[in-house]
Amino acid sequence: MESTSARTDTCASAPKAHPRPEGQDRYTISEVVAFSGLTAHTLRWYERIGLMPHVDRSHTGQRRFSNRDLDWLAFVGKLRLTGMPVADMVRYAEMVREGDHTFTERQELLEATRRDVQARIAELQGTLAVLDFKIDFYGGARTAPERV
Amino acid sequence: MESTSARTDTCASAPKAHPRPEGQDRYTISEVVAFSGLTAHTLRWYERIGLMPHVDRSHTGQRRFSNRDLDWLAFVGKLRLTGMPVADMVRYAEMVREGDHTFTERQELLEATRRDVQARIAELQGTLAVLDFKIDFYGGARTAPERV
DNA sequence: CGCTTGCTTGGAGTGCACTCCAAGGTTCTA
DNA sequence: TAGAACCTTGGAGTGCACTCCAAGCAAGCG
Repeated sequence: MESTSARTDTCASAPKAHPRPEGQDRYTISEVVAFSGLTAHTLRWYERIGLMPHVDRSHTGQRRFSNRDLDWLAFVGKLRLTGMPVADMVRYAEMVREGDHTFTERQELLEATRRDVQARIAELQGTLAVLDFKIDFYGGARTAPERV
Repeated sequence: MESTSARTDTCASAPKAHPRPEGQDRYTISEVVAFSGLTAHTLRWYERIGLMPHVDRSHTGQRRFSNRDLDWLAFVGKLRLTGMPVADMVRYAEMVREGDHTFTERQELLEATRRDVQARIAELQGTLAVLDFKIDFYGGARTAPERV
């Protein structure tokens, strides 16, 4: 994975629900599809654009994903949920590959993402207020004018 | 506008910050651009796809938006923030045009949207936990392995 | 061995939500 | 009344994040 040391399933992500396909460290793409919920297309595409570390291959060239890859994918899934653009995730992946001297920059990227997420939550909570107002209107009076 | 009776600026939306361009009920498209933050392209597109009521025109065919239109636009903006697809917003607009017999269906659409928003908020809060974990990692130890 | 199912690739296609364009008419200010 | 700034249209183009395709190897089973 990434930050989470050698031990795999950290609190960090760990959907746990989908138990990792048993066996150790040599998953086929279809096993990863089952585990991650992504399509094989998307997994190959992630690799093409540099969002995945170079995935190991069998002697005939088929992908064999490791537990590390699965951890990374779980983290990427979380980043995706934040709404971070794929280009930024690729940038993050590049920084990880570049090594420790990008620590600060990575931290800043995650902090900016954190701020974006909190702003988005606030925005959504604002919409909840409007939705509740409208829903009450429909549930209650049903007399105020409406038009479009 | 819509649910909010004849009086315009309800608690429902009212960005209030952007004071409505003074003058009453005959705004040009550029005034609406300034007020709504949408582009003129988008306003015309909204009309084309049926997301706007038929906007009034000057004797030469130029659009003249009313306060009602501005209210509707503010509400549509909130729906957009929820992440509701444009197609669903169009459906909602159609139902409003169809009249009171769509009250229940409209209410259901808004309730479903509300549930989606709450699920999305929960999802985002889940990502915050991961982000905090990572940010702490970068801020603190700086010793755990990281790779991609 | 033959068969089915799975995996490979580059490149093209999809759906969404805009976003822009060209060519021309309108409105405003001096 | 001239010129700048604004408005109109249908249709084409953009950017994002996938999504799919065809043609051809690879893997596993009886």
